[in-house]
Amino acid sequence: MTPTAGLRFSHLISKTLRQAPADAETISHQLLLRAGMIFPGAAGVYTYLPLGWRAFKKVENIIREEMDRAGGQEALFPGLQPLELWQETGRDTAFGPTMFSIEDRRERRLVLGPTHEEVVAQLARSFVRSYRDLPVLVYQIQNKFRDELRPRGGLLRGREFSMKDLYSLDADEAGLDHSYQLMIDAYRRIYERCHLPVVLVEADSGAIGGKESHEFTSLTPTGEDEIIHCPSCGYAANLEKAQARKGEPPAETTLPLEEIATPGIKTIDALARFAGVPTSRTLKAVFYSADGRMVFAVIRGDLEINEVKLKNLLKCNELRLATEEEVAGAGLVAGSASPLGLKGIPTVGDESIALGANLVAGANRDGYHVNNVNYPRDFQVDTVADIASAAAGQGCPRCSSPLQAGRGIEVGHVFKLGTVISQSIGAAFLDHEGVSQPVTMGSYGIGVGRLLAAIVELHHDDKGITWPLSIAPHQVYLCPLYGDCSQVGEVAEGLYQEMLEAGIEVLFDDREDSPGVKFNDADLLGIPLRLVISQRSLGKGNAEVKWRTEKQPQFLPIEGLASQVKALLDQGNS
RNA sequence: CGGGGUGUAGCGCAGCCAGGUAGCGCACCUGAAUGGGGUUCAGGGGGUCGCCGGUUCGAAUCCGGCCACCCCGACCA
Repeated sequence: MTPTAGLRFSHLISKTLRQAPADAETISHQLLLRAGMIFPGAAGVYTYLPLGWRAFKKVENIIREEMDRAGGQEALFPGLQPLELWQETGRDTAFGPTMFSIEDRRERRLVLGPTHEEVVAQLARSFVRSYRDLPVLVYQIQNKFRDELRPRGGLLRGREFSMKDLYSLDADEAGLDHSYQLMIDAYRRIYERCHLPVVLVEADSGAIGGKESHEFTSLTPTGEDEIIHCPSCGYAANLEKAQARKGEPPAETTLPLEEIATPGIKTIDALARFAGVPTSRTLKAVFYSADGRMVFAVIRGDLEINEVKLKNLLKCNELRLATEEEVAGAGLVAGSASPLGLKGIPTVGDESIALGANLVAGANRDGYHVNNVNYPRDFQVDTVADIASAAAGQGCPRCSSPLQAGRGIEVGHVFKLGTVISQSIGAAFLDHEGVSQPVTMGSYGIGVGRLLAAIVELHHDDKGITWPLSIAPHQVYLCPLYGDCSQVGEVAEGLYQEMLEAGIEVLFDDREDSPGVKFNDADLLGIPLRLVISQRSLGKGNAEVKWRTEKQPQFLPIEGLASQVKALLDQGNS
C-alpha cells in the first residue's frame, strides 16, 4: 500500500527532541526517539509514530515484494493460539516463560504467538495430501509476542515486535535445500534494497529447533551477537555455533601420574603459573545443572566451555552453573575438581582433552592437583564432543588462518526444521509410491523493526539519521524560510502541490520557525533530499536542493522543479 | 533471575548529605523584534517530587517495603 505522499510538519502529532531521553543508549534508539518516530509504551513495547511508521512500511514492503517474488504466499495466522497446540510439539517447555500466556473466560489457556511453526504445521495437516501439493511457501507479517528476559536497545529487541515469518513445506530434504537457498537469495536482495551490508553466518537453532540454520548479521559494535569469522576463507559463524582448531594430538610420551600440593590454587591461571606450564597444559572442570541434574564438563584449560553447544548436546531446556552446595553435595571440591575417579555423574569431555598430554588436573582434594594426566589413560568421559567456544586468534576450522571476532545485529534467521514439528503435529502426505511421509519444513524470519533499527545504526551521522532513499519516511523535505517575504510561502505551497501531483513523497516544513530549527530537524529526521525556498535564491528564480549526506547544495530553477526533483530521486534510487 | 544504575513539568537536570512555601535550561502559551544552522527580549501556564507505609509539628529530603524503567549477563527476529 502506498502511503499518502505528503505531510505538513505542522500537522504532525510527534515532536522532535533536542536531547535524547537519558535511558536510551543505543544510537538507533536515541535517534528514533529524538526524531519522534517511536514512542515507548512499556519495556520492549513501542508505538510507531507517523514518520516511523512510514519508514517501517517501506521496509515491510521491500520484504513483502521479495517474498512474493520468491513465490511466497502472504497469509495472516492467528496471534492467539491454544496452549494445546504447543503441547503437541512439546515446544511449550522449550520456550518456557518466554511465551506470554493468558486465560480466557472459560479458563482455557492461550498463548500469544511467539512464532508460528505449529500453526503452519496444522495447516499442512489439513491441506497437504499429496506430493503434488508441494512445495509451498507461505508467510505473514505480524506482531510476535515474547516475554524476553531483557528487552533492549529500543526496536532492537522488543517484547512485541513485527516479524515476517515464512514457512516452507517440502516433500524431502532436497526440496528443503532448494527452498532454503531461495530464501537466502531473497534475503540478500532485501538487505541490499535496505542498504544494509550483512554477512551470512552459521547459527545455533535455539528454541525454534531443527538441524541447520544461518543468520544474517549486520556487523556493528552495538550488536548483541558475537560473530567469529575468517578473513581468509570467509567462514563465519555465531559464537554459539562457531568452531575453531584446537591443535594436533600430542606426540610426547606420557609420564606417570604425580600428585602435587597446590595450596590456595583455585583458578586455571593460578594453577598454570604455579606449575610453570601454559594453560593449554591444564584441564578445566566445570559443573552444570541441566534441568536439575548434575553434569560434569571437562575441557583443556586454555579453552572456554560454550554453554549453547553443551546445552544442545545434553538436549536440556535449562542449563546453568551448579551452585557451591550442589558441587559439594556431589562430593566434589571446587577449585580442585577433577574427572579422575569420578563416578555416578554424567561427564562430557571436549575434544581438546585428547589434544594434550601430561596435563595438570584437579585431585578432588582441597589443595592438591595431579600432574601428567592423560586421556583416556587416566579418566573416561561419557561423551566426547565439541563443547568449546571459539575465540579470535584460534585457527579457522576450514583453512587454519587466525579467526577474528566482531559484534553484530541478527537481522534475519533461516532454519531447516526438517520433520520434527510436522511429525508431532501429524502433517503428512502421500509420496509417489503412495507411502505416507512427513512434510519437511523450513522457517525464515526477519524482524521488521529490528531491521529498521539496524539501518539507523548504520545510516546516521552526528546530526541525525541519514535514511537510504528506499527507506526514508519521505523523500523530500520542503523547507521554506518564510522571513517576511510573502512570495516564499506562495512558491512553497505551489511546489508542494506540484510534487504531490508528481507522486513525490514530501514532508512540508510549513512551520514559522527559524532556519536553524528547520535545518536541524531536517537533518535529524534524515530526509534524503532537502529543498530550501528562500528570498535569497528566489531572486534568481532558483531553489536550493541538497542531499542529506552531501555538504554542497545545487541550485535548480523553480520552473519545472518537481520534474527535476523526480529525476534526481529516480537517479538516486537506481 | 544475578550484578549495576535511575525515578523531581513533555525532554535534560539541580535540590536530598545538614527536613521548613519545588527550582533551572529547553519545549509550550501571549506579545514584540529577528530571519540561512536550535536568534533575542518581556510576560505566562504546567509538577499526586514513581507508589504505599512509617518517623516528625512539618518529608522531594530520614527509615521500611513495593513498583517501573535503563545498562551488563543468561534468551532471541
